[in-house]
Amino acid sequence: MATGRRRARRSYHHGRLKPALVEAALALIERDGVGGLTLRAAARRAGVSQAAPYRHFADREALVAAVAEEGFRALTREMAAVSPDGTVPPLERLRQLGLAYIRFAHAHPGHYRVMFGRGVADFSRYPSLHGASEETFRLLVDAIAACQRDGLVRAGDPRALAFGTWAMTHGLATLWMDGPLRHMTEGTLDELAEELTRQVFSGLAAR
Amino acid sequence: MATGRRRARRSYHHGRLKPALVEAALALIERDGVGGLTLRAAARRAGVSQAAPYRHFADREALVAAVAEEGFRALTREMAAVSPDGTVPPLERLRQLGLAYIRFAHAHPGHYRVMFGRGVADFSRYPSLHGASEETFRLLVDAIAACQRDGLVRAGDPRALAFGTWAMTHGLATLWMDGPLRHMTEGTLDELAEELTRQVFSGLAAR
DNA sequence: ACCTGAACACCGTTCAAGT
DNA sequence: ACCTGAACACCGTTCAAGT
Repeated sequence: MATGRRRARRSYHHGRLKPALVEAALALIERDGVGGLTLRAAARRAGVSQAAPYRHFADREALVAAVAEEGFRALTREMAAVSPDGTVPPLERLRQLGLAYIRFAHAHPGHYRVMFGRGVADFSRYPSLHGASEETFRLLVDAIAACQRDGLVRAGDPRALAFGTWAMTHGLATLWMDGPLRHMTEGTLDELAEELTRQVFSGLAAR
Repeated sequence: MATGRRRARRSYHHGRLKPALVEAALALIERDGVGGLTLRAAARRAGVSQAAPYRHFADREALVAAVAEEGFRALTREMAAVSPDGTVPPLERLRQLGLAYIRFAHAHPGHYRVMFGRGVADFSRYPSLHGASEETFRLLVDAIAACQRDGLVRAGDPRALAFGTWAMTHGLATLWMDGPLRHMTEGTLDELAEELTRQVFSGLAAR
């Protein structure tokens, strides 16, 4: 929106086409869902020809990967904002991380779907996407390790414990967005999230 | 493959085009993944024109819904085969249901993705698909209720308890197929499944 | 070094016409 | 009642040509 940028916008060389295409892709997802994310539509929105994106992205998947990476960074940012000063007790902090995760999926369902859908066949082919998703996961692992240090969570590889927690959280998010929980209101979802939080911690066992 | 059917195959009227298109769609998913499931390719494989499917399916989504329904019926069949005679104790049976679920996802990743992907925007628009998915879920709810009757699982709405279990199982399946667990071998996955089984039952709590 | 225009092989979907 | 052929508006992707 800076005038310096506006001046360059309609020249032959865009100047910042790569980020502009990612922005356009995000806007398309927001408006039309994941199905609306096409290379041609993004190019149109950025005001360039259909062939221009190929100077910056090898193919459609590479643009999808860039959008997914941006999503992981945003999710990490929101999770990192949960009690950054360490005033919240570790177990309550773990619970709040889960809620932040579910709320991100709720607020940005299209973006979340791009992050976890089959849009990128293999994260390891996009190192910076892979790194961004690892960073998100590490936040969760660290929170569990903190609980272990306080004797609140049982012993064991915190990564293995984190997978279960992540799986349930991710499962809840996707069952809610695409599955049988589709029509659930946000209030009911919060209730269910509370129930699942209890379940993550105490399991199904009687007594 | 029956000769009676073969005779009719190349006549102007196919005769059983609807099921033939579903079969073709399944073969396409198996071979090319979910992206290969197109109406035109299914028509080609069934030996009819590109417009013919529209006599039997309103649009692409309707074919996807038929494929997804077939998937839920197959999954229900495999889960129902777990100790149908009631010789396995309820808690062990619940565990085996979870493993059967994960194994289905492992054996038919494309089909599983169609069942849980965004391919069908709203199950309630396809009553028989909705019914099939409810039937799968009911198997799990019943197994949990049986555990409750034996005092093995704590009190509470078995449907709410089942959601947590399902979410974790589904989350594990999708994280494995599309997410950070992508490159895990089946052996490691079985180990993780055991760990998660323990986690579903006992939670993260210390002691 | 970056972008355009035209082209090719695909889609989903519609509709008049054929059997 | 069911299927075909041709058409339209989209895709992803490539490539010679323009600036």
